[in-house]
Amino acid sequence: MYTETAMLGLDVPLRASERAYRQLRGEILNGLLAPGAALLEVEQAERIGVSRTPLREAVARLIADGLVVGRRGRGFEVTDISVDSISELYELRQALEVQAIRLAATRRDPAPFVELRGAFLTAPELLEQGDIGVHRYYALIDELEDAVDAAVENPFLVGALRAVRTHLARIRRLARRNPLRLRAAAAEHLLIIDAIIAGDPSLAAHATHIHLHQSLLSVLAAIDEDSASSRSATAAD
Amino acid sequence: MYTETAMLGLDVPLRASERAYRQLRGEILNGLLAPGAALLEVEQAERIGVSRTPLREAVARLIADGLVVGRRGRGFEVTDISVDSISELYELRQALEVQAIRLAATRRDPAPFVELRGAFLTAPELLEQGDIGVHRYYALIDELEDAVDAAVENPFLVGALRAVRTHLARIRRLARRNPLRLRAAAAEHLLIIDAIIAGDPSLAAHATHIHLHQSLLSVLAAIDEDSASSRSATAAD
DNA sequence: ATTGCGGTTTCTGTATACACAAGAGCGATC
DNA sequence: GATCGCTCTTGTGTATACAGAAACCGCAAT
Repeated sequence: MYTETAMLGLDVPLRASERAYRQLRGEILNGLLAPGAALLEVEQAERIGVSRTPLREAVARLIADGLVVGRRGRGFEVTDISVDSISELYELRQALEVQAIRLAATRRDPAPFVELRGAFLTAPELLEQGDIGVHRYYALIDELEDAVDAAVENPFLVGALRAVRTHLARIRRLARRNPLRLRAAAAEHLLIIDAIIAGDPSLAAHATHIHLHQSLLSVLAAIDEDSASSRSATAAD
Repeated sequence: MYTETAMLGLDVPLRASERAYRQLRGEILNGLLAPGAALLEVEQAERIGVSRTPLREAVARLIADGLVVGRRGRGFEVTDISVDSISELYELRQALEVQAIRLAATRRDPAPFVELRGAFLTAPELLEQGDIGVHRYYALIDELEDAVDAAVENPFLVGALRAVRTHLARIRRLARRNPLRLRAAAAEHLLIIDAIIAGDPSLAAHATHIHLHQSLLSVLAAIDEDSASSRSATAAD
């Protein structure tokens, strides 16, 4: 909505409030600002190098995103993530993604999905290639999400999905990835893509339902393991 | 999230930004600020009686709510409501309410719903009593929504629903109410309540699906009529 | 008549100053 | 020794001042 200049990394002088928002958001999502961390206006403002006014605006947006909550007397803090909240988020995610996929299967232009299908077919090989492959696999998922968003053509629904994905990004950090799960997830995605291409909303919806069910199980298991033994290889999408 | 003092209309000195937010939000929802209306900071600030800083915060929250959009160069304007956007909103609403009702039917404490059932049984009589009755009927719907929210126990889902209801409030203003539709809607609500009491998520979900389908049809028909003949009695929930 | 250019004005974006409220620390008193 | 109260610090809430940018108006030229 603000500057539409930000295409292609063109570093046009961004507004201070926008800079502050992006930086704080990024730091929260990648865990640099841990859940429960206090955000003092003056402190953060001078750290980022803006004055309090734009910083306040940034924090207001983060509150609207649900990444930050105001606490009673003093200041704000980063929202924390409980196991309960993960299940709750997935209940919302389930509703939104199933609806989105259903609509995408109804309205889609098949072309981008056919292309994605080809890419997802190579996923198993991709996942053999270590971190770089995994990274490219995640990029594929992003492309799939974008294609679905475009096919859905519903700003309200897409907006709600974006909000959910913001929180998902934080959750993924909690659970390290599990190669086995990623392989299975790729197969699930393929089924969803096929259903979209076939224009079968019902199949697409059910496949999505199952995919998210497995995804949640995997995340919860990963967190369980992580809190039991201090570190182990686990999973997300 | 801010002051939790605002119970029971206790007019504790509210923060200026909160006052501005509530006033602007109210004026947008009840149509006093029409879609497309321009919001100039200085103008609005002095009208409401706050300075630009808290007003800016209020506008930022309205943007997050989707009630206001920033326009390229100059200022902000109230979001407009197209017929397309109504259908889109209902696609989101469908997903959220069906999920919420499903969860409510699973988790509910039956007591409040049994009570609501009694109230909804009297709806047909209530709707005979003119405006005051209709008003009380709408209050019943609010109570139902609150009961569902409480039963769902999912902040993410409830938060998304609240956002949708905000937009619905504006849409209801577009279409005047139709007594016949209200009577039918009451029956649909009763079915949903029964399903929740019975603890039958699937029945509750399908009943909700149908209810929203009818509701959308009614709203769209009402708007059609309104734009054809300049005024006529029409419908919402 | 239409279009391009420039001055002017108005509005936003940001910084900063001030007031008030909440908390913490310290001291005095029981 | 513990508890209550006071003060002092710190941080938010709000107002305002200043700078930069974008739109509007008028004028002129084609």
